[in-house]
Amino acid sequence: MTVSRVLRNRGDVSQATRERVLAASKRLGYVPNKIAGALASQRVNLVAVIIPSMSNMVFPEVMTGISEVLEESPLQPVVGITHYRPEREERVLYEMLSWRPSGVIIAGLEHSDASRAMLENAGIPIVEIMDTDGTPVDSVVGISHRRAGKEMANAIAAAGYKRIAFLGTKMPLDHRARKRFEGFTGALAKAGIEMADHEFYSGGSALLKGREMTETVLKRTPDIDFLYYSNDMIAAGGLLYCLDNGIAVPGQVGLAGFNGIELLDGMNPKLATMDACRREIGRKAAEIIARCTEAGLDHADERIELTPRLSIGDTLQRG
Amino acid sequence: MTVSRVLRNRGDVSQATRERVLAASKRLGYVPNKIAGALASQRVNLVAVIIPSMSNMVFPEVMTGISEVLEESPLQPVVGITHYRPEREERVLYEMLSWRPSGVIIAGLEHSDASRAMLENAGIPIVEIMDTDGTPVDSVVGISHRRAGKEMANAIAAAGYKRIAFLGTKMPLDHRARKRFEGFTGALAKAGIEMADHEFYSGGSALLKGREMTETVLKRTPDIDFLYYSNDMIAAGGLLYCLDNGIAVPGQVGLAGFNGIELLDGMNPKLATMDACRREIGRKAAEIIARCTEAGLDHADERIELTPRLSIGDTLQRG
DNA sequence: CTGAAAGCGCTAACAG
DNA sequence: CTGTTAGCGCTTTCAG
Repeated sequence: MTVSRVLRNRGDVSQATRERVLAASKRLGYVPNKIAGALASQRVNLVAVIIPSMSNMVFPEVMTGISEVLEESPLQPVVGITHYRPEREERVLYEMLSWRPSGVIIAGLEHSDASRAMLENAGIPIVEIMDTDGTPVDSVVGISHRRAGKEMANAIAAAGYKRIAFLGTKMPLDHRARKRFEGFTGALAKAGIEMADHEFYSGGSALLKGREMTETVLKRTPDIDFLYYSNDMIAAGGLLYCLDNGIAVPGQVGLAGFNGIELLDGMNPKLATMDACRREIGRKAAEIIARCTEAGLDHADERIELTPRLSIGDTLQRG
Repeated sequence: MTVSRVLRNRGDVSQATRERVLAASKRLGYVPNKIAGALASQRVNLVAVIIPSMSNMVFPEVMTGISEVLEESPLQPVVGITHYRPEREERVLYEMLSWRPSGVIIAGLEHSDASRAMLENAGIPIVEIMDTDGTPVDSVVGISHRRAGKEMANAIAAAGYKRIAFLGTKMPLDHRARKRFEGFTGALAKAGIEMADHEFYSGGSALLKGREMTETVLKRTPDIDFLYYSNDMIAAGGLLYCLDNGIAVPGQVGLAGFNGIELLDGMNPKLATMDACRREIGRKAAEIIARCTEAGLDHADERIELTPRLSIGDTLQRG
């Protein structure tokens, strides 16, 4: 009826009626039922955002980017967490799709067959984010982690380091860390350098793990001259360990992390890292969905590869 | 029809039919439409979670707690971000309520009149979290920030510090930081100590801001012997500043933060802080909603006040 | 155990 | 400009 029209600012309604309706709806504390609305109109202003985790600093920033652009549109993000587990991704995706969202933003290019099938058949724009090394269902925005690993390796080799260790997460399910590792070792090999040591962890406080792993590696392989970490948080832990134990940085060992988290800005010396463009990725992904929704398109087929900036900081240069 | 019954495991269906339906639904990649389902059944397995921010380490952990318990139930969290702005809270709440969720978990006790009215009339369980200093709409789970400030002040005074400064966020909209500040100054006053200096910031990298504010305060009031920060991140920045500048901690100045973030575990010396029970708050809040939903109740009227634990660390004791 | 029928609260299209 | 009508795709109830 008319009420619906005024509440949605659609169609022609006289000023008088509009005011009467608005007043009544306010007085009664009326909140429209979007469920019914969505069912009738076949339109839902929700964007499904599916990410592995919320607790490691990287995805909250992606979310910030997404929110920033969606706030300018009628769309709303709804997030689901997979804990890096494909079976959870499948379930979360299924749940989300059953609400018929306007689009999906999902981390990574690796999905189970069932997930992939759902994405392909959803009939809405899909943006896979973070990673560009692979084949997307529809659109993709991210960086090449293989290239990121490679470039870091080249920078380290160019600085003259020779005895290099890798410290990171156990990677069976973190494909992006794995790709960085692969790119890294590959480039080192090309430079004629073999990795001198490596250490992996899972779970626990990253800062603390960084300390522990660093200690382990430096005790096991004392002639190490560079430590490359799979993320900034463990790198920061490693840096603190070195400082506490009188290990000269970067004189005796150099360090580098990955992500470019804000946390590092306040540290001294400043850690070398590579910016993962997290917020920008979120923004671009949201923009694709917003554009499709506005235009009524069910896919965009865009491919945006961002370039991570290497930040030398104070820890990637011979003292 | 029958299909609906098997997909929901309800009612009696013969094994044969069940299998036939399951096979067909899988083959066709059928994803049920929850919108229609929700409209028909008047039941929605969504829990609205409304928080101010996702980027400061505290709310992600609350979310972790919420997710942990909701994962064991049919309920799903849907989060909305307010950026500490009441008008955004209002809008987000309105949007969320229009999806008729099974419950609301919302940060803080301070809401606009309109928001409060919506919460009161929603007819679903509401849990206000983080803070217990005030009057909840329905249930509340959190800590008393006023008391947290007070207890920290007492611990500092008991340790013999006399020239105390407060460093924190600008607080017009962060009611919890404000309450801690009030409790803190109140208790100091009772101990006959007047605050020696204070400094506020807004925005930017917390770690970096912590450094800057610490420098400002120590230069302006050189005889300061204790720095109390409104959160751990700026406290960590302050600690790093002291270490870099040869200021003995806790010999020359003591430091304390607030939140008990995991980040501190890896630092050395270990910062004094007070655990805000973030994950536990999330868990308890989710449990209340889950319980109500299961029992079909539309409110719980529970009040859970957690006790923050003071962690002395290495920075709250005369050297 | 299975089918048929009546809505859920809205939107969209059409008449007045 | 405003009222009426027919669904949206399910769940629920009631008969077979």
